[in-house]
Amino acid sequence: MSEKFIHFRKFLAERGYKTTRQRDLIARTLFQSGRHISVEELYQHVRKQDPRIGLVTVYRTLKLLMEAGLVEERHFGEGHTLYEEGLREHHDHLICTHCGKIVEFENHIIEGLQEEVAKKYGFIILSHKHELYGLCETCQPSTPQGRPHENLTTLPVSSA
Amino acid sequence: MSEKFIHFRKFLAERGYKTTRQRDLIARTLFQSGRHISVEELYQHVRKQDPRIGLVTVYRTLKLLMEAGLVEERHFGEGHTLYEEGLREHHDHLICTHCGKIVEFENHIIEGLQEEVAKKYGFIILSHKHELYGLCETCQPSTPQGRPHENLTTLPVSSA
DNA sequence: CTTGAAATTGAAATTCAGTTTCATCTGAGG
DNA sequence: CCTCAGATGAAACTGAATTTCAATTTCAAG
Ligand SMILES: [Mn+2]
Ligand SMILES: [Mn+2]
Ligand SMILES: [Zn+2]
Ligand SMILES: [Zn+2]
Repeated sequence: MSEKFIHFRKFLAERGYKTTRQRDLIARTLFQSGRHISVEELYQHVRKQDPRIGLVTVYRTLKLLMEAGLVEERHFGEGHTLYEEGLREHHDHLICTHCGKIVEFENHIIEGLQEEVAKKYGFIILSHKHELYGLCETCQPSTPQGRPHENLTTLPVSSA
Repeated sequence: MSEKFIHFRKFLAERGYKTTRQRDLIARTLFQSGRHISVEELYQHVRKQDPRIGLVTVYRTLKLLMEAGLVEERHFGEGHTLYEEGLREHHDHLICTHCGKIVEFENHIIEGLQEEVAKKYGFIILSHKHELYGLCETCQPSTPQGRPHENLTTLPVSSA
């Protein structure tokens, strides 16, 4: 947790940017949060500690953290933008469309096949997005049914 | 082309909706367009034939076409919403981040492995999104360089 | 310390894609 | 033809994100 913090400060210094109370608080709060947090959630957590911080500053700080490589932005289906720690190993996601649960996975065979597909069409892959949308164990009809996630009135059902 | 048109009219009738000059034009124009068209492009094409048609009507008609299963909405990276013909075989996409070229692919081995991943975590997949972002042959550094796509100032570079 | 230029902040305004509202118009069944 | 539910389009609205700008803060130099 501290390392990332130091990394961020170093990044700011290198670019002639300043270390501020707000940036410290936002970064610290983000690093302490669990994976896959939304701007609004982060903003609320930050506000509890300092109610005068503006949402704009959260957006701006997230952008800086992304430039620093410490954070990655994910777009899980329309309008569900979440942030997670960067500098981690690559992985893709399983997303429950009912309760919002997100499970990470990585599969080297799939990654390899992707490269083959790209080669076949003469592409060089720079990044990719592989998301599996469906029902997690607790949200499947047969089982004791999980509760729908608060903020997931309309969850993505991207490609058919 | 005509079959889809008939299908749409039938769909409208079944639901007590009306066949209108606007819906006919929008549907016809869409069916004639190439794959992966944006609302704005479609709107412009439609306008050339009837300048008094509103953008709202294009949005509304696309929604109807989606309900009819004739069109699918795709979200290629933030804010790049495109529409393509529905009722086709499932496929995924390769997207050139430089010129915007889109190539479709399907790989049954990948699809199978996806299912395995889902099973491993107890998920039932309802849909998925698999997009490979990178450079197409003509946009690769070595080759005679393609021109950047007009509307692609900022193209998606989703997961790292 | 003190100072001041440059960077940062947050409120408010702005943008952008998409949706809703509503008065007016029109398709299609009788 | 009539009628009226459904459709249209202009304008207003929404929500996420960005820009603007005056006031504030950082930090390096003195
Ligand atoms: Mn993740
Ligand atoms: Mn396609
Ligand atoms: Zn679930
Ligand atoms: Zn290209």
